[in-house]
Amino acid sequence: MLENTGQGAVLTESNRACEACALKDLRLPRPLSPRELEVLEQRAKSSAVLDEGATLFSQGDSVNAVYIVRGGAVKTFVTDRNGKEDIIGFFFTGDFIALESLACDLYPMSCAALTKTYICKISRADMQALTRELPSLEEYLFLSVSEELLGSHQLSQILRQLSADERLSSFLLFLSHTNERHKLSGTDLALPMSRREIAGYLGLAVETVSRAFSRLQEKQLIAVNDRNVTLLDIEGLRAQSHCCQSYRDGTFSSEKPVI
Amino acid sequence: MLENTGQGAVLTESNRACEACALKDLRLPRPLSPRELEVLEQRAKSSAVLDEGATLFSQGDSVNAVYIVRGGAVKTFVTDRNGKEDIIGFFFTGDFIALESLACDLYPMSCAALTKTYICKISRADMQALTRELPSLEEYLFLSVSEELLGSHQLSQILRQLSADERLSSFLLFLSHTNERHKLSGTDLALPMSRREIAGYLGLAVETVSRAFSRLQEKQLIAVNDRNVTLLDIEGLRAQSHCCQSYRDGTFSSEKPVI
DNA sequence: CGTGGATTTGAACGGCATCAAACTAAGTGG
DNA sequence: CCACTTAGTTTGATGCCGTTCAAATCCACG
Repeated sequence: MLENTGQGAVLTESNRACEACALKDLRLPRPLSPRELEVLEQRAKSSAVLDEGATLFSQGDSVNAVYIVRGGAVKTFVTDRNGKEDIIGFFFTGDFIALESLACDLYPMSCAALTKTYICKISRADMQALTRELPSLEEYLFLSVSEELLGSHQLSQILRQLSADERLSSFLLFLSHTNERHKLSGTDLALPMSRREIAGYLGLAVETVSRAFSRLQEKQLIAVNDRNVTLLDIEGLRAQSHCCQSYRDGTFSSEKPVI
Repeated sequence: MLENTGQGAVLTESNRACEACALKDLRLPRPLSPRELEVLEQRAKSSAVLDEGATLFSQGDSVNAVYIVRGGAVKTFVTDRNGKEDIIGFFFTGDFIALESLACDLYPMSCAALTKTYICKISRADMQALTRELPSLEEYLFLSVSEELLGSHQLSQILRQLSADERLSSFLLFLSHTNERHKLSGTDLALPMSRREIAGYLGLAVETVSRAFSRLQEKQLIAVNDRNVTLLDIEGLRAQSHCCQSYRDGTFSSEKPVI
């Protein structure tokens, strides 16, 4: 089922762990109904463990499954001609990984684990069967991808308009928000990704990211200790970021203005 | 039905024009089946004409319909604190406009016509009824938004990595491809958008866009005459762009590598 | 013919990339 | 336990590209 994709990846089949997983913390455009959850669980029989750095799929692989992060974190990326990784997105517990790839025959990107990561797999065939017996799931998928697209627009805005410090501020606020979604501290962050990966995501050089960390620390906005970052002044960071703090949480409507 | 949104917009109800429209040139993740087309046409009773510059909807308006471009071109955008427009996307004949907004209660962006534009409107309620009686349409919507998201990833890549000249080259190749989709010349482009709007899309200053035009012309890659641009050396432009020429045509699979 | 917006061109400044090197931390093997 | 290696991170110096400010030109339109 799950292929070993090299790079020291050890993918183990573990249905038992999967049965224990209620898929309850799927990131939600809306909550899944009990019926949806039941059907989804029934299909999500296959699970895997990815060691840090292990590849889940590579650009050019055929898309014959959908993956969900059950625990840990992954990145999706493409590698440019200089060998530099262009990071497309980070995915955390409860996220569908690159759901939009279902529109392709072959993956237009690669995916690798940032830390030890637990993955849930649903085959493409199962997914099709699922949506047939449970039409509302298709709507769920539409909403999921729509929210990803809205988040991508915000990222584009960040890439177009913001300075290095502002980009990093936005990114830290995004991670803070993600942490809170997972019932973790919104101020004490343990970054699962390297400076290089942050740079690849924010469109900056590694050195610039490092300097931005230093400047935010000088300004007393954060305290940096390797990959452990404490947000000391969230409002200050927000002022820095010049942008909605959460550009991927689907709350673009009503309460919070995008700008 | 269609509200007059000011800015000299003249929105006229014109069911006759709508009946004549077969919706056949909807941009397609896959072709619509005759059945789908029939049902869709039945609902798309309402049409409108937007003068150049007219607003279709504004950020904060409630999302109670979906719009399709029947002829012409529109932009979606947000306005930043300096009053500068950040262009999110351009939409042409056959495109759903900002379909992902259906995931919101209120529009997170505005939409305005670049030229005189003909619009087809389907109310949110009709859309829901449609997907109930035609489940495959929901899949169509999912695929549409997925392709938009894949395109948005490519745009992010452009914003992260490419120089001004490279960005403009990519943009011109994108327009060329769009033109070809509409059975127009792939080399003689009549840009519907201003330099300022191109700048807002590519994350550059107007002056930089203008200079990029000049440089590409000096290099004999294009011939510029106001908003009429002739692509003289497509391969040269492609080499310049360092990127897949078509970042929004859904051909990320099989044949064409993304990089 | 005059006005205002769009576009182009010029000049100077500044932020980020690049190159280079020091420093840290973790892992390896002697 | 320590020398050694390696990758990640930080800091410094320099140069370039794009922004900003300024002004000229062009064009549509009243």
